[in-house]
Formats: sequence, structure tokens, C-alpha cells
Amino acid sequence: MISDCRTCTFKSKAAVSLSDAFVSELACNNATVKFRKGNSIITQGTFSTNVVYLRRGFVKIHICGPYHEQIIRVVNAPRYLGLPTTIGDKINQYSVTAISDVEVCFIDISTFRNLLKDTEHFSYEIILDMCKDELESMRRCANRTQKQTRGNIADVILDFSNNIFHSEVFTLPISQTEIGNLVDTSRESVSRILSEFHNDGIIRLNNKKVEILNKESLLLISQNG
Amino acid sequence: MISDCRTCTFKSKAAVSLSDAFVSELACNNATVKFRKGNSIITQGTFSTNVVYLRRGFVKIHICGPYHEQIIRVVNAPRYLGLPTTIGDKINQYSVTAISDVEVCFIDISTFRNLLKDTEHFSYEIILDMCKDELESMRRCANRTQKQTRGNIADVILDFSNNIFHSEVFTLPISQTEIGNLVDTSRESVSRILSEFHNDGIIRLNNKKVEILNKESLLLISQNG
DNA sequence: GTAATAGTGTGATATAGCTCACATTTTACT
DNA sequence: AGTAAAATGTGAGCTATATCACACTATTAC
Repeated sequence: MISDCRTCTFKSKAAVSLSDAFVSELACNNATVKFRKGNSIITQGTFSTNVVYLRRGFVKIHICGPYHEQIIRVVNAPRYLGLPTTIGDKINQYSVTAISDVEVCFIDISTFRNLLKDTEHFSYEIILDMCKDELESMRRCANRTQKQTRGNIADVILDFSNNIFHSEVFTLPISQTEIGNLVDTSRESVSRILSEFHNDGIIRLNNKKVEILNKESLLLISQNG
Repeated sequence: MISDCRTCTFKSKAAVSLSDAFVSELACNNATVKFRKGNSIITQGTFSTNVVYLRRGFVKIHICGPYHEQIIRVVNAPRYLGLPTTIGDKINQYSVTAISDVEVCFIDISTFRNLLKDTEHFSYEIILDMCKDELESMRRCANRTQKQTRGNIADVILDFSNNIFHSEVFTLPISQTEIGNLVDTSRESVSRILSEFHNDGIIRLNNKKVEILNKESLLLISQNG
């Protein structure tokens, strides 16, 4: 389905200031697609010809590590996906998979390049986004490698609550195995630690439903391992 | 010292195609500075007003983690430093420290912004650089968290040899404590593993001088932990 | 609704690598 | 050169967490 970018209500911060001519160009080279939970949006190892703009929903960004899959981050709309791999390399260097039903626009890379070339504000916003992402990656990586598992799992719960769902009550969007891949620990440890949090009255856990009962404790665990 | 960018022999790939007018602007807002080994070039927590272009030498990029310093990467000239933190944030979010004598240019951030705004090719090259950096970060982070310590230390030696010194013989530019901070392990483990490599005839180690005797083995250890 | 599959809970055991402790070597400084 | 400080080598014991094993529960597909 070709979408009309001029009236899109999900426009990126970079795109809002584009002139009509550019928005029209975007609209002609842009297809809105829906994915179901679990579908792959960008697949590591395949040829990349499109930048992806996530309009709605949540995705996980993940990469094949030397032994198992590493989940880099869980992110939500709105945001661009695949910039580093689409611009920096012809072959996708990581994967992006829907963890909720999502709606995305595929933007042809040459159209995107033209925008970068011809509109200073657009490329500046993109650079800004990338800078922030990189800083966030550094921070997360330092945390992940230095903290103990309990602290990392507390962080994941806080991140979901604060940045993804904006609520103290939410449904885990990924399995315990995947949480393990995110904080680099085993599925069993995730299970044990979540149970522990539940038994200590820090969270209420029922199937995948999480309710944070004591945010203070989570923050303390996040800080002190 | 004000340098003449027009005749600079260390120009970045992004800068080579700039028109004379822009190069002159760069030259007027740009100071070449030398640092001694160990000096801080960018300091986490301070105000950032300049992008840094590393003309000569090696630096470590590092960030304060929750428990100790985390070295993100060791990189060499030529390359820009501090783009994510200078563009993405007013306060430096990480540090860059010389690990050899270095020569850098400080480029005023507003000059740099003008270049990004006015010259499509320049900003595109910068975006390309950032994309590659981000991909590299992902790869390194996945490796670091999944591999065992022996594999990570083998990787560090291979990285120094292949990407920093381009030689089988080199002098370690950082201490064993710092190698520990780079691969997230203790100083003692670094010492033990380096001795082990030496005793197994994989490297020759004398003070900080390293000679790689058996690259095959290092690659195997890198792959199999 | 039932079978097949994917996901989770929990014990027992093994181990990589951290920490502490101290000796020794190297480097930096006056 | 001589001294202080930093960096390194190495043993012993401890611990967080991986791994294995298996029971149980939820979800999906027909």
C-alpha cells in the first residue's frame, strides 16, 4: 500500500520540516506494511535496500553473536530502523523482529539518500538520532557487562516500564529466554530471579503480566546488583 | 596553533571534497594541539564545545560504568572523536585519552554544524562513519559478553596487531588493568592468560612488547574461547 | 477439544573467573 | 643513581551463575 506522507500522523521529527516537494518524493517511494508479532522486518545476512520507519509497535534489534543470539535493544515507535546497516553496509548486519503487531514504512535507500543530500535539516536530525543511539549503546553495554544478573534484570523491567510501556503494569513482550539473550544470562537464571522478585513482593508476576509493586527496590537492585 | 587546512596532509575523507571556501572556514576555527601519552582529550562530565579530529596517534575511548571504567575501544588516526557526545549532548558522556603522543584538531561545533548543513557530501560521509562505528560497537559488544575471557584477550591482541599497529610485533599501548577494563575481566586474569599464551608459544611477551608467534592459535582461541 | 509445541519452575552439580594476599618487577621522578 | 609508585606474577579459596535434568504450564494449530 502506498501511503500519503503529506497527511501521515506518524511523521518523524526529521520529516516534519521537509518541503512539500520532498514529502511527495517520499510518498512515491514508500510502502506501508503491517507485520504480525514475531515476523522479521530486517533479516541479518540479507540484502538491504530500504530504510525502515517504525510507525507503530515494538521491535527487538538483535544480532547473531559467536554462540547465540544477542538482543541489542527493544525499542518502540516512532523511530527509524536499520540506518546503520542499510547506509553502512549492503548486507544487513543485524535483524529486527516485531514483538507486537507493527506498522512500518519501507523507504527506498536512494530516496533516503536524496533527502540526506538535499535537506540539511533532515540529515542533521538523522545524525542527532544516531548520536543518541550510540551514546545509549555505550551506556547499556557498560552496564550489561559490569552489573550482576539481578541488576540487569531489574533494569530490563524498569526499561520496559519507563521507556516502552510508560506504565507500572505491562505484559512482557519477550520470553524469558529472550530476556536472557538481552542481558546475557541463562533462561534459568531469568526464571529464578523473576520468581525471587515476585516472592520478595517487588513485582507481581502472573504468566507474562508484570506489575511493579516496589520501584524503589528495583532501583536499588539495579544500582547494587 | 592555527593550522592551514588547505595544505593539511591528514585530511579526513569527509573533508577532502570540501570547496576552498569551506576549507578556509575550517582553517579559521580550528586549532591543532599536541597531547602527550596519558593526557585526557575529552573528559566525561565536562562541557563539550568542539569536535575533535585525530590526526596522529592512538587513543582509548572510555566511559564510567556502574562499578569501574569501561574501555569501549582503542582507535587510531585518522578519525573524528566525540561526534556522538558533542552533537548528541552538551555534556561529554564519555572520555577520550591519548595512549600515545597524539596530534588533534579541535573544530568548533558551530563550524562543524555549518559544514553538515551546507555540504551534502560532508554530512553523508559523517553519517557513513557513524553507521560503521555503530555496527562495530554491536559486534564487539556481542562478542565481549558471550565469549570467554581467553577468547576476548586473543581478540584484543589480534585487534592491536591487525587494526592498530599493522604488525605482528608491537608494544601494548595499555596496561593489563586496562585490558581488563576493555574485555571486562580482572587484572589478574589478564596476567594469567597472557602468561599462558607466552608459555604455550603463541606469543612472545617481554614487558609490554608482544610478538605474535602463532596467529592460527590466536584465531582458534578467539573462536572457541 | 486435543495434540503438539513452546515456555517456565526448580533442584543438584560443576566451574570460570573474581577476590584477597603478597612477592617481584618495571617505570617515573628528583 | 636511588627511591617511590605503578604495574605485574602467582597461589588459594570462594561465589555467582552456567549447565543438566526433568516436571509442569501455557499457547498454538488442526
